[in-house]
Order: sequence, then C-alpha cells, then structure tokens
Amino acid sequence: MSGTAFPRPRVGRPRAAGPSSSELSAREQLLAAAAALFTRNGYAATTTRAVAELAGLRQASMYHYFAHKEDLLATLLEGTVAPSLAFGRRLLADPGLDPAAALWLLARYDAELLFGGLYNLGALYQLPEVRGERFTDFRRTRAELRGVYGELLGRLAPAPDPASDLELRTDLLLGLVEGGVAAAREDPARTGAEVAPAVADAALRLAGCGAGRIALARTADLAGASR
Amino acid sequence: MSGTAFPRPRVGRPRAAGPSSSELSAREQLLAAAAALFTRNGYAATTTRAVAELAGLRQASMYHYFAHKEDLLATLLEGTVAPSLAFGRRLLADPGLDPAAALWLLARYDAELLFGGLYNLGALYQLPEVRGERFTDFRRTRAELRGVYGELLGRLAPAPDPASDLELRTDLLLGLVEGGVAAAREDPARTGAEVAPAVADAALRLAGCGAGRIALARTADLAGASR
DNA sequence: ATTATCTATAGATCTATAGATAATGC
DNA sequence: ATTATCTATAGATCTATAGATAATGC
Repeated sequence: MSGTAFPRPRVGRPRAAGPSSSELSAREQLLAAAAALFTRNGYAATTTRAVAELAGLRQASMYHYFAHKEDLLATLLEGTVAPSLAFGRRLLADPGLDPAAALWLLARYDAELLFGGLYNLGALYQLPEVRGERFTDFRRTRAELRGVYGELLGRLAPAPDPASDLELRTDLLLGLVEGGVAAAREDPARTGAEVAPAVADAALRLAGCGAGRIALARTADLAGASR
Repeated sequence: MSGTAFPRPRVGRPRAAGPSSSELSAREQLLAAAAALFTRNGYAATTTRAVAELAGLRQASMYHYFAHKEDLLATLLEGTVAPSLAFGRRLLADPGLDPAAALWLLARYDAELLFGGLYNLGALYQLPEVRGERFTDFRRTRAELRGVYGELLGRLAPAPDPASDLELRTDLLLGLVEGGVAAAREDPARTGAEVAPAVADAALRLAGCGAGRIALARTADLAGASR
C-alpha cells in the first residue's frame, strides 16, 4: 500500500525471536499486543511477559518503551477516547447541524471506534485500576466527552425537568453506547458497520426521538462529508 | 429486628480476630466481603487474604468454605442474575400484563438489583475470567434472562425487520441496563430508587415506546401488587 | 557512541495444601 | 467426635531492575 512504511531502524541488538515482519514500530507492536490481551484476558490477568512475547520481544525489553504495565493501559485508553472527543467538538461547533444528527453521528463514531477500532477497550473503562492516579488524564478526557454527549442531549431533549435529570440521562446514554457495544460483541459474527449505526439509532431513541427524526438524522451522514 | 438471628453455632476454634459481631454466617460474610472488594478493586486485584480478613478470618480459613477463589465470584454472579430471571419468567407468564409494562418492571427490577442490591456486580459480567468453565451455569442463566428480554422486546416492538435485528436490539437493551447502571454509579450520591426507574424508562424508549405508553407502563407498578 | 535488545535475578507477592488446635456435642 | 478455625509453608508466579551484548552510525 501507499504511505509511511520504514519503521525499523536496524540499530540495536537483534531480537531473539528473529526480526519482526510487522510494519509497526516495536512500541506499536507492544500496544497492539496489549490491546489484544487486555481485552481478551483482562488487564490484571495479562502478564508483561505475555504482552512482550506476543509483540516478539522478551519480557524485560518491554520496559525500554513503557516504564510500568499501567502505562500500556493508560496509553490505550487515551487513544480510544481522544478521537471521539475531537470529533464531538467539531460537531458541537457546527451551527448548521441538527442536534439529533450530531448525536447520531457522535454515537456512531464512538461505537465504531469502540467496536471496530481494534478491540473491546470500552469494557476496560470500568476497570478498577483506572481509578488510580496514573489515569487522571484519561478520566478528564472521558469526562469531557461525556460533557459533549450531555450538551447534545440537552439541546435535543424536550427538557421537562432541570439539570439533575439531564445528568442521569447523560450517564445512561454513555452506558448505552459503551455497554451496548460490549453486549453486541457477544455475537462474534457482527461487524462494526452493523453495530455502530444500530447503537446510534438506539441513542436517538433513548434521547426521545421518534422514527421520523431518526431517519432524518441518518441522512446527515451523507450530507456532511466535510467531517 | 424480627426474624432469624442465631447463625453462629459456637463450635470450632475461635477466630484469632475475636468473635464476629455480624448476623451473617461465615460463608455469607465471605461473600459480602468478596462482593465489596471485587467491585471496588477488581477480581484479579483482590487477594484471598483481603477477602478473608475483611470477613474477619485468616486467609487459609476461606478454603473451608470455597475451594477456589473463582467459586466466590461464581456464587456472587449466580445470585445476581437468578432473581431477575425468576422475576422475568413470572412476568412472561402473566397474560393480562401489557408487554410494555412487563419490560418496564423487569428493567427496573434488574437495575435495582444490580445497582442497589449490594455492589456493582453488573460490571463483573464482562470479566474475562467469566468465560471460563467454572461459569457455565452463570452464563446459561444469564442467556435465559437475555431470552426473556428478547421475548418482551419482540412482543412490544413494531418489528419492522426479521429476527437478526431483534437479536442485536436485545443485546443493546441488555447493554443499556448493565452499562447504564454502571455509568449511573459514577455519581455516588445517586440511589437505586432514582436510578432504577430511570433505567426502566430508558429501556422503553429504546424499545420504541412514546411518552404516553411509558407513563402507562409505570402505573402497572401500582396495579400488580401480586408480583 | 548510541541504540535496542538480551540474560539473569531480586524481591515481593499469591493461591492452595498440610497438619495442628481449640471450641462444642455426645 | 466433629467442627471451625488457626499457623506455617511449598510452589508458582510476576514486576521491575541491573548489567551485558550485538547491531548501526560517526
């Protein structure tokens, strides 16, 4: 394919397992291995040895790139949430965009990222380790993404009651996107292209939109090619 | 208070930490401790020592009641899902009950159990350990509960498309209940009495009900005192 | 000289078992 | 005699560090 493709400066001692055939840098190989193992086997149950060896390295070599096991997880989580936040902010800033369409697009983008991106990192949000200090950056970014969802929901909702209710409904919306993707993953035959729009539809239904408005929101996908 | 309250047969060597003041049996104390620690710190990160000592026992004494650490988790999970399944089956069997009302009641019951019951055991469903063989009973029970949700959703939904779509929407519904409760938990000020009906409302909205039908379903709560 | 990797291991766990002990029950 | 608990520990990890080594770059 096209693009940037000479990642390996052939400096340094060769790998015991032989040279990697991957296009990825060693750091990226470690992250990919960690994503696969954390989501399949869990964070605590995944050893640094397993991560390193799936990446083609010896256990100790991982520490050349990540000083602690938690750094792998923090890096992965930040990568999962930051793109959705950036996307959501672009949607918020677009004055011509219907709030329903914006929420649909955000939910679909987020679900696609969580589902298809690589692995089920969404489920890792609830990991107790994530409450630790090492993850404050991640938690802040995620809180901002939650704020975007809340703002869109507020613009959209009939808003019968004051803010406290909106807070709870925002949490349920986030729970739907993250929990829905996790639940949908139980059937391994499903694809992101199938699940993500279904999650987005569900998000609008949750927000109180009728079928007509949902159909309308879907068309925004075609209209706004600039995003 | 009233009721059964002499759980401790004073047989056996006394505890090093002194006699327990709890009403619970040692086995129940261990389960309560495990629930608290698993949900707060995660399963893998919780040691058998921590569980036993929170229950007032020494580490090895836990093995008198549970042969493996996994047995604690399996017991807890089965207890979380079995009552909802029994409740759901009673709802399904009630011919006079509106499907919308049934779904509302099931979602609320389930959410209440997950949220308030004791701890956030719902989040433990996605634990990778739960894929292991020790948990087949739990997984079967949970699949049956999912079946009840699917049946109610099928009775209720306008059903525009065939079964494959219903499967996905059932998963999203389950994801909403479990993920929504987990997300709602982020604000520690919330109560089950606040969260559970909100989850039930959200479930109906997700199922495509309008505000009128939701209001109607809520009244079923008052009507069916027999459940 | 710099870099990426390796080998070896210290130190700190953690689960589960073996066998002793201090109560009550008969 | 039975029971619930205890103490002690074997065996198996697992993370992170120390220091060596085999490449390229200058």
